[in-house]
This record gives sequence, C-alpha cells and structure tokens, in this order.
Amino acid sequence: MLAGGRAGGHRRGAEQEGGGAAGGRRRPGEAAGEVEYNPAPMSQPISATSVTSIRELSQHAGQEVELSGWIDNKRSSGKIAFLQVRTAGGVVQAVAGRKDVSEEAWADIERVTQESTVRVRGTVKEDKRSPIGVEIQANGFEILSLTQDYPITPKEHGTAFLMEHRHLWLRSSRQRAALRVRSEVEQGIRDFFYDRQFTLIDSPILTPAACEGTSTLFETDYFGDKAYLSQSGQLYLEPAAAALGKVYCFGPTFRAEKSKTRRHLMEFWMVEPEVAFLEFEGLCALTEEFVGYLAARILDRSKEDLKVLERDTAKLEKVVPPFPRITYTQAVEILNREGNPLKWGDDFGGDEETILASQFDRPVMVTRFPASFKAFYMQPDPENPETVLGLDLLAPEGYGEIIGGSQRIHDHDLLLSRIQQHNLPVEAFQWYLDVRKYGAFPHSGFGMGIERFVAWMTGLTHLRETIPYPRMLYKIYP
RNA sequence: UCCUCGGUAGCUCAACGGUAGAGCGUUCGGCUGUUAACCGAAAUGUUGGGGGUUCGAAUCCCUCCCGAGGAGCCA
Repeated sequence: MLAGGRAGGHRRGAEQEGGGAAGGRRRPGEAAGEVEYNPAPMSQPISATSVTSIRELSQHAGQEVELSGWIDNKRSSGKIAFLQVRTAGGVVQAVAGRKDVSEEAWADIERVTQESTVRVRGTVKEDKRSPIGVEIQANGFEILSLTQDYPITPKEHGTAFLMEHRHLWLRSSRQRAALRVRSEVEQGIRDFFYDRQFTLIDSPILTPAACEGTSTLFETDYFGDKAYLSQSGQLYLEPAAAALGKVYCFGPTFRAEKSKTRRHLMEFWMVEPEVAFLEFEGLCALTEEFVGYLAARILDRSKEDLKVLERDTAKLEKVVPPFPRITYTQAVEILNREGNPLKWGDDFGGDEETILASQFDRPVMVTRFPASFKAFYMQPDPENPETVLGLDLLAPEGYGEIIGGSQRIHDHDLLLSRIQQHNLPVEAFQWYLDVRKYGAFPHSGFGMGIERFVAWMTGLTHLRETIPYPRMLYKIYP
C-alpha cells in the first residue's frame, strides 16, 4: 500500500512537470500565429559600422552604426519614438523621429512589440540623459521577428510565475546583472588560483560511492551497477595534490536532500582547493585571502551590476582580511549569552549561524568543531582530540555558511579507524587510503558554494536567482 | 517528511454568505524628449479540481492538486 501510494505520487509528479512544460496557458499564444524571421537586409550604406556590443558604442560617437537586438521597452508619441534595444553589453536607446526614417520603417516602429528582434541603424550621439552616456539617432529600422504576447511585462510578477518562465526571465535587467556578477565571481576564482600556480583538476561527476557517507545522493544506473552524482570533488582532489601540490576543482555538485529553503539547491557549483603541506593556520589564511580577493574584485569590476541590484556596497567594502576567528567552544558561549541555549556538541542551525555572524561586520571563521558531527577525514586538534581542525566561514547579513574546510587526516591508520568508526566500506576507500600509504603529507582544503557567495555579493535573498537554471525540490522546469 | 500561509482576467491583487472588480498588459485613438512615459476608449473569467452545507458559495466545511515561506540537512 505504501509502495503503491509512492508510485502514484511519483506519477502525478511527472504529469505536473509535463503539464508545466506543455504550459496549457501558453499554448493558445503559441498557436496564435507562425513565428517568422525576416532576414531581408535593409539597404545599408558602406559607412555603417556593425556593432555587436553596447559597450563599443561610446567609441563610435558621431559615426553611423548598425546593431541588432531585442526591444526591451518602447515609448512613443505620434512623431517621435524611444526604443530600448538590448543586445550584448546592455541596453541602448534608439530615438526615431517620424521624418528621419522611411514610411516603412516608421510603420515598423509603430507596431513593434516588446522582445521583438530588430535591426537599427543610426548615428551615435552623446547625451547626458542616457544612463550609458550615448544613444542612437535612428535613420533606419527593421523588424526581424515580431513577438506577440510576451509573458513578462514591465510590471510586477510573482516568483512562481517568473520561475515558470525562467528562460525568459533571464532577459530582465536584475537577472542579467546577477548572472554577470556570477560570471565575474567564477572568473575571479579561476584567476585567483591560476595566479597562485594552482592546477585545475576536474573531478568526476559520476562516483561509485558516497564521498562522506552522510548526504543523500542522486542514484543512477551505471551499466547495471549503481553510481551516484558527486556531492564533492575533494576526495578525488587529495591524490591530485600529491601529484601537483596545489590543486583545485570547480564544478557542479549534487545533493538529493529534500531541502526546501532559500539557501538550498539540488544542483549547485562548488570550488574546492586542496594544498599539500598546508596546515590549519595556513588554511585559515588562504580562506581569508580568497574571500577578500573576490569581494574586492566584485566591488571593482561589477559596480554597474551591483547598482542595478541595489546592493549596499558599504557592507562589502568591510570584507577585508583579517577576519575574526572564534572556536566552536567560544561560539557556543556567545550563543548562550545571546539567549540561544546550545549544548557543547550540538551543531548549529540557520538561526545560530545568523546570530553568530551578526556579532561581526566581517565574515567570521568558526574553528575546531567537535569531531562528532563533522566528516570522517578531518584532522584531530592536537590541543583537544575531541575536536577537529575544521573551519566554517559564516558570511554576514544572514547569508550563513559559505565555506567549509579542514586539515585532512594524513596518518594511514588513524584514517582507517575513522572509516571503520563511520561504518564506511573500507574497500571503496582503498584508493583514498593509498594517498596516506605512499608518501603521507599534511594537507588542507576547503569548499565554497558559488551560489551562496553570489547571493551574498549581490544581496539576493534566494539562491534561485544566482544560477541560470535552478534545480529545486520537485522543480526541474525549464 | 513535517509546520505555516496562499491559489479570483495574460500578470499583480480586491471583493470574505447576496449582481466578480481595479491597476498593468492587450486592441483602437491622441501626443516631438520619453525613462516601469502619459491621456481617452474597448475587449477579457468554468474564482485550482472534486464533493458537501445553504434559498443562494470566490467566500463556510471535507478532500486532492499546485505554489510560497520555514524546519531538519547542508555549501
């Protein structure tokens, strides 16, 4: 009976997804008319420069240019029209006077709709009223493809509606800004490690067993065997650290936990450095340097996007190392003092993280946790064998844990006993034990969730807007 | 999986036991510097599905479905 109920539930779930994809409400719009693309080139003077990015425009002031893009918005009166044209690099306003264009072009301007693709030709003019400093005085205009009934209008919408139309929502200014910040963060991560002679190691997505033995993993069929989508690249990074010294991986990570909060995704991106002969103090320093570098870089290179997102950058300007450090034991004392009773040995929840982070204006490092609720591979603290040399970096403003790291156990026999204590299959970890068997070395590393970091930088409250196509509990469309 | 709140026009919402409405979008008309432009007019509904209470249900009850927020778990 239970099994039958589950099967029914799954089937209904599948139908809902299918229904969402078919989009009953959207069908009539799709059937309303055939979508046409009109490739006929407009008569083009030799002098017009083809522009592929809005950012090039200011270099062409006074010149004749031509660009293709989408109508972001339009305002018009009887004799003048203002067309916001979006293409790579942003949005530029094209101003068209009725007398400045042909009759055919004016008719197209009158009927053009939001999100139609168009080609505009005109002179680049500097104008103080323009947010980007320039606009185009149009003398030619052509519709390439006329859009009808674009679902996302320039007014407010609920997030449920917007998530159903995520593929179109990406075109909105705030979404463009958030994704550009994400891209800058990812480039910053690669530059940070490249500049410090780290080698990028792509860890596998399909794995034969659970990495840490705790999380729920997505299971898949591997030619008759079970395989799992990776929840961390770390274990595969440690052998690479023996080969190359300083390594990192950066890729998607999967957790099948049925988490339904603004801080969770089923599929997210994680960057994980691993460094040979780096011990705990060095790990804390690397973590600080890394986060400080990225925050400074975003402040420097993503100003315009942060403005669109209305991010309070004063808060980010404080993200300068050194960061405050407290031990787990001190954290428990703070929580008890702040009226959030917690026994030594209990893990933090979201509320506890927020209270701890609110005590500081910079990210705070919490270190030396009880071994009981941390991963099996963490090196014991020599000053207190009940705790491990692990660190969590808690971001301010309620963004919570963005980094988790530790020094790893490098002693073969100690690691073996930990694997056994955690009831993990020793055979599956033989290769991991080999790292200690053939030239043991102290080493440390951390993992950072990209979406949480981007959410913090952008001030977005929900991870779903920090990744182009979020995968959430029971939601995988589009 | 559990708890809380919600589902009314394409969208955002109002009406809370007595004739289903507004703004935006759409269509039509007007306007030579607009910045979510503005002004005038028009069209638009199986009130999430099913069942029940009632003279009468968008409104109250039951149930299912869907969505949002949170808990646990984590990055």
